[in-house]
Amino acid sequence: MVERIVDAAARVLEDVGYQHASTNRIAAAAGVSPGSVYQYFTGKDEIFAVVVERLGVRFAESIVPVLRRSALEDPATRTHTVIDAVLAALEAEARLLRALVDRIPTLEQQKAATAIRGRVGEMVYQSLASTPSALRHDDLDRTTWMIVELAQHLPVRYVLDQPPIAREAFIDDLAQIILGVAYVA
Amino acid sequence: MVERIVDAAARVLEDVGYQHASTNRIAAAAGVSPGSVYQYFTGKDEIFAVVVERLGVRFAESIVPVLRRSALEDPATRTHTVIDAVLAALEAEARLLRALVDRIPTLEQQKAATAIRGRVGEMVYQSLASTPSALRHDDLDRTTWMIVELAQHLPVRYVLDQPPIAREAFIDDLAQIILGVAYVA
Amino acid sequence: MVERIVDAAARVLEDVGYQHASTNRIAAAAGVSPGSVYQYFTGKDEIFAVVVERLGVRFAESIVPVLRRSALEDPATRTHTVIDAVLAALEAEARLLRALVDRIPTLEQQKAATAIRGRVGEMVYQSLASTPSALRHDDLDRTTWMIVELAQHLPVRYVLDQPPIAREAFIDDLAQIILGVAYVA
Amino acid sequence: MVERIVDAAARVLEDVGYQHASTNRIAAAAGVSPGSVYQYFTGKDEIFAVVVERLGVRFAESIVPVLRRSALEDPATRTHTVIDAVLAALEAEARLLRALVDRIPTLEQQKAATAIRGRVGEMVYQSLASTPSALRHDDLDRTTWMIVELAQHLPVRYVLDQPPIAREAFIDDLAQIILGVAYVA
DNA sequence: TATGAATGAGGATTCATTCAT
DNA sequence: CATGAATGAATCCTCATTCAT
Repeated sequence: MVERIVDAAARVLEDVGYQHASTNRIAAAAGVSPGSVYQYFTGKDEIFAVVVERLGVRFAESIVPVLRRSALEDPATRTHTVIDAVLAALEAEARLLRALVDRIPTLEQQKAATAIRGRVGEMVYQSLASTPSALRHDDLDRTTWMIVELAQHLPVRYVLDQPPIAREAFIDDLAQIILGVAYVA
Repeated sequence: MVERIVDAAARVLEDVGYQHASTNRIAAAAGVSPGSVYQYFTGKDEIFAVVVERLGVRFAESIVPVLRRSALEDPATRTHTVIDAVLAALEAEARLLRALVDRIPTLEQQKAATAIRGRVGEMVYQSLASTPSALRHDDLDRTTWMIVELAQHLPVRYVLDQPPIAREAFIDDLAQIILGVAYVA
Repeated sequence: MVERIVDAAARVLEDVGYQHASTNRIAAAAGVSPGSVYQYFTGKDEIFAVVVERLGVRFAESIVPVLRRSALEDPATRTHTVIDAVLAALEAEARLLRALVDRIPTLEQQKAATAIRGRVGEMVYQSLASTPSALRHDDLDRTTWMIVELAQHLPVRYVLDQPPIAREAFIDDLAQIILGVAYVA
Repeated sequence: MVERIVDAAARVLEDVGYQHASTNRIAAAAGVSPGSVYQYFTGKDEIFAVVVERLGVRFAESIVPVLRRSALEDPATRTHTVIDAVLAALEAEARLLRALVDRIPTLEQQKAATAIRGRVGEMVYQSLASTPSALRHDDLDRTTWMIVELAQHLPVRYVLDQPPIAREAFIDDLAQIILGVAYVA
């Protein structure tokens, strides 16, 4: 049931945007009565918080295996691989992503978004810490922040704005940037 | 009059966020009757579109002179200078920026945002085209897009998230990235 | 407009009772849009508070002149006269009274009711204090409280319950009670 | 089971008032499922009708023995005794009484309240009929009605409003009134 | 019989918008 | 032009009641 409501909420969000995603509309889309929604959620915003959370989980479930599988590759190859996976994961959710990124609503959900960033950040941090030899400088937090922002925002904008740039070219550029941030030439 | 309303809208937006920025509240804040708002704007969204547009104009008015003044500096210095100016311009509007970026509402305003990006993009394009010698590759559109995204998103996030990174360190990193994207080492 | 809404509220209250007197129904009965109600009242309860208040005012406007006019009559005659007026005033508002007394809603309105009692109480107190000679005892507050309760509750119940007692007989009995409470035989 | 529900309803009524005493809340307070409530009651109002009825029964169970025990006392003593008992019975239920009297809801329950009055009325009637010698007048129904209203309303208001009148003084006054109504001096 | 998830009509309230003055 | 009272559709949410298990 929670499932049904969250799915419906995501669908409605994609279709009409946050402003017009009323609880009644969501309930209708879920084939559920408005009252039922409140048996599982304290209110409208909690629904969307869960929508965002699930998106984060799906995203992580796409990326983490790739990170694991590519653990032994050299940094350059690995960065390519990971960016490709990130891009693919985002492309798979382009519509929802658009509704969420372009029309983010309340602070609560911002926190959720931040939480995702945090999780990715940790992975990046671990990864960097594990091969410290050639790091460009020793301020790991700083490097991590830059990489997370780069590896998150640029792919998102690439997927949402669909600039006239070839996918491979974009990945190349971004990989080079990230490698440049992390490691000495 | 348009002035008064737009200013009031920006103020209300900063104070209560998009969700609670009702037309009536804006009219009250502007010391104007609700009816009058509709003499100058077709509706609520148009007001905010103008708010965003003005923000873009102010931003451009801050940056363009710097771009002009620094036209003869070498790329490295110039990039530093410009990033510093961008950061300063964003910091000056942090509150409004937060209200806008964190709670963006409708597609219309997205277009406005995109318009800003477009303007900055043109400037970057010009700038790159004027010193073609050492460009890393000849796909100017692609390079421009990357730089605009980098030069816009990272400073915005830096201002809004206030990560524990020194201002100078951040500028250094971003400048290096952008230079790396644009020019061969 | 306030007039229209309050009148409609009283009418609706009489017809369907507090439980079913919704703001929308009141607005409809007033020939007014639901939104307009909130331009003049902060919410549902405030409307009913005003309904009660007006009832109190009308009641006072009926009784006070009688009290004044009968100031020089002897206590027995005067008591008769006043009870008769009270009864008449209550009879004129029997329907609203029934809706209000039988279905009193929130504490706020209780306060309003108490306020009325207070006003009547003062008048009784003054009246008693002006002819102290034959008072049964000197605890004026106590006597006042008893009389107010007697002079208010019994007529209200008489009007609402319509017991098989002749009007004159009831007035006689109540007058005798009140006189007995106030004065020595 | 009926027991459990009615008790819970009374408790909830005391705690949150009629407006917020929802069936679900009552069911929860009774440790019973909402559905079960409808196996024993036709609906919400019936629950409260029974609550009121039980209150009436408890009240009668307090008063009747006193009436019986005092049957041979002289009228003056007896009236004192009974009023004292009435007051005590009301004081024991002050919280529920307040919830009920101050926020009486539907006509159905009014009838229940009236039923209590009726029962007390009969007892008064019997009592008066048994000592007809000195009755003030021979309209027993009329006398009964007056006494019941006096003996019920004034103690209720005394308990709920807690006026600054000593308990003994109040009993004295009320006894004198009632005796005056019933018997010739 | 007991359950409790599901219901859905209805409630109070908001607010973008209009229009007579 | 400016006003601001009036609008009414739409919103979020509640809760008495039902019914499949």
